[in-house]
Amino acid sequence: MIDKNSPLPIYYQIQEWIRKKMDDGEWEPGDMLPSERIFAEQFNISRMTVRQAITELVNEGLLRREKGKGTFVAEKKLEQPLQGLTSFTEDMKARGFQPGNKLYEFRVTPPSRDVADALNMKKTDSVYELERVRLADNKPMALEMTSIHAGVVTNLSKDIAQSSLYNYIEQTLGLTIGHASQTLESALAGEKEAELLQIEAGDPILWISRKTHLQDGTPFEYVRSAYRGDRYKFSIHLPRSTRRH
Amino acid sequence: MIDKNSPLPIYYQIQEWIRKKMDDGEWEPGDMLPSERIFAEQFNISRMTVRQAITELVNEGLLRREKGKGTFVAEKKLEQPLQGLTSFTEDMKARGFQPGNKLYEFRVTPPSRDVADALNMKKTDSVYELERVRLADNKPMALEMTSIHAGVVTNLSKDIAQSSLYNYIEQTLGLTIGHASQTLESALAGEKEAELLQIEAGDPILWISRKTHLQDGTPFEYVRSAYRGDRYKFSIHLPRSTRRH
DNA sequence: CATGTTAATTGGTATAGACAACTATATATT
DNA sequence: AATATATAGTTGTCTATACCAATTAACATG
Repeated sequence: MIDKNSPLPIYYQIQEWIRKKMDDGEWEPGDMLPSERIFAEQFNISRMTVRQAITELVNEGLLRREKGKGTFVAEKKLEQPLQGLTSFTEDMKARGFQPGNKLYEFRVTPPSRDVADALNMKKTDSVYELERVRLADNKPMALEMTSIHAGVVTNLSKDIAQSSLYNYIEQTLGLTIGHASQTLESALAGEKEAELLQIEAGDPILWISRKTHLQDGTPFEYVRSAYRGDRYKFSIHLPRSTRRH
Repeated sequence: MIDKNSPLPIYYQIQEWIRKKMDDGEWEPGDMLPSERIFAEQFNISRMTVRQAITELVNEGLLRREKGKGTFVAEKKLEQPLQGLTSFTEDMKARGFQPGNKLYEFRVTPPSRDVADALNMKKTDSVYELERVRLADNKPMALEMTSIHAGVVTNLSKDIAQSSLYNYIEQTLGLTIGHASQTLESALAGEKEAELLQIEAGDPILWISRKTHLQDGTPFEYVRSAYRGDRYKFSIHLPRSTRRH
């Protein structure tokens, strides 16, 4: 069950084991887990290692600890957890839609004022830009404009940019992706959006922009998306606050 | 500096000490912290305790670890961090607005279908309901409808509901607040919203609903807000993903 | 000068144990 | 019957130590 000689850390193996119990429905929300000591004894590992595994799951909101009582399976989160970065494809699958993609523009160009600002670059630098319509069950869901810092993400091809950008950055370029920040706002569709999304000008649009950084803080991607207001809800889960007031 | 006999845990004292260094600007983004071993030696505590302190700050996104290199102060987050629960008041202050509040309805009533669903209650139970216009610099920013489970949050007064609900729940009732989930969507203002927000029907509105739970998962609060699309942007920070794909 | 090697330093993982603080239950005591 | 009191079980905090893996800089070698 647990392989001490595996290259995978023991605490990670424990995490997966616990996750599986929950995914399989063997452990249900409200159930109490075996105590940490029993865990440690059963797997013949240290209690601190058990704690490390459990602590991460608590931070993700999957488990809940109560001093003096025990550790419990948390109530199920509603809709999409959507903490952490999720791609449009994953997002749509989680919502039960068939994701699709219609690229109508791919170019290398100097950045516009907004993009240069967001990606912290000079006007003489270059960005890769993609424009596409995102589909859900073959009907337009969003219009998406992506700008990628060409000085950071080098030798990018159209195919890779479309399908596996993050993989390329981490696996091929050996960079590590860090945090992202998103802003959402409500607006009305203009002529361009209306046409591409097959709605009427004046219909509601949810604008989502995302800026993604490397681990060292360098911004490398800026995405502006216009989602159809009648088809899309954005969900977010806020874990209990650990901050002081 | 660190008091081993304090009722506050040592790891917490270390956290505060580090936070202060950053707040004071003594440590700036990109700076490297003393190594964990040096920390431990300096404060005469165990390295594992230092790690506990640092790990939480890393999870909050304030620090960044790199194996073999060190631990660094993370780049500053942009705009509102807004992870964790933030009140309208705090939100507006952070944006440089003067927050205001015009309550025009406070009642105890059986829940509507939607509210009963959201708060997981019977139609014969009771909820406290508040309706108010939220102001920023004395101009309407949002319309807010709050429903509070009267069986969980007992003996609520109009004043408390308006000003310090969360404090009341935790301090007076002795309950612990847990996670919340929010959804955002774009829509057009109807007659009612238009009038109260001093905009035109058909103008863009950002609908935000929040459901807040106790630590044991019981939902106790359901809030639906209509924000003026021309005045409000919602920002969110996504820490690096710890999830598998 | 370029290249490979070594050593030192860093965070990552794991151990075995200790005591504190909190909770629930059983057991006396009044 | 109600109320203390012990006690066993839980998570929370902390120690001291060990070895692993990644990075960096100094050094030796070609």
